[in-house]
Amino acid sequence: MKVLTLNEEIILIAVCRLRGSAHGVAIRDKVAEISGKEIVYGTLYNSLEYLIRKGFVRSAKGDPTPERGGKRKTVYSITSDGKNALMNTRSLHKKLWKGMPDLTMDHQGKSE
Amino acid sequence: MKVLTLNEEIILIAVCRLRGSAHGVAIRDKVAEISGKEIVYGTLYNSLEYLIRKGFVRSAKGDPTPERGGKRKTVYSITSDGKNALMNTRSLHKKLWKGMPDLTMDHQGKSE
DNA sequence: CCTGATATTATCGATAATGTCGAAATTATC
DNA sequence: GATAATTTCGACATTATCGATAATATCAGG
Repeated sequence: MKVLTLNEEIILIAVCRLRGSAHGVAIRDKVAEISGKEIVYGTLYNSLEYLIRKGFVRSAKGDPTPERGGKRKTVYSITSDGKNALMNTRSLHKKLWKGMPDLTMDHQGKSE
Repeated sequence: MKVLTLNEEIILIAVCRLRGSAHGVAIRDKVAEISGKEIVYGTLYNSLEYLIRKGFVRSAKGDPTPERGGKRKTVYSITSDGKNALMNTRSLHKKLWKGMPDLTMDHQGKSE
């Protein structure tokens, strides 16, 4: 049962939320919005490549847009395997934290 | 604000839950219990090494135990930085999934 | 009590996979 | 041709994974 690394998860969620308009720039912005992480494009496209290789994401070429430098975009979308991996990851996470105490005011152990 | 990869998170939670008795074997078993992942020792000790290098975990040598082959164990414990990273990771995860639809019965998009 | 057999725990070294960056290439409009 | 938006490339760092080996303890037979 395949689960995702945190970064894969973030990117996949971003793609998922963008529905039909998930191209590089939009994904980068969405990632920043939902996670606070500012990633550079080299990183993003590499990660997308890994996700495609594993069958969690699909890509398709769009049409040029009528703006300055509006070259055709590559649009990414999540596959059903991707959705499954996302669900697996979420439930693993829930399981991990189930019954964990609040770590905030935990000053009895000699943890520094 | 530092967050953890999924594997770091799993191991750190295992260490955390084991309190004072987190040595290699116990951690390995706890990881299997809470995540279903069976990791080999090489993997585990390497990961612990990364966590130590980043200051999220501390190690200390224990005493030999009176059993066959009971050599002295290395006991690991989480630091306060580790706890913070764990909390950051948890809240990032919550934020990521906030408002996400249920992916289970999502068959309208042409996602394979 | 020695000494080799065996059990438990930890480490090493190699390699694969993932993450990261900055520069450069591509392709569109102005 | 200049410029803007988007994507790709190549190098390298970090993390993940495995299998074999080392280290250190007890046990059992002589």
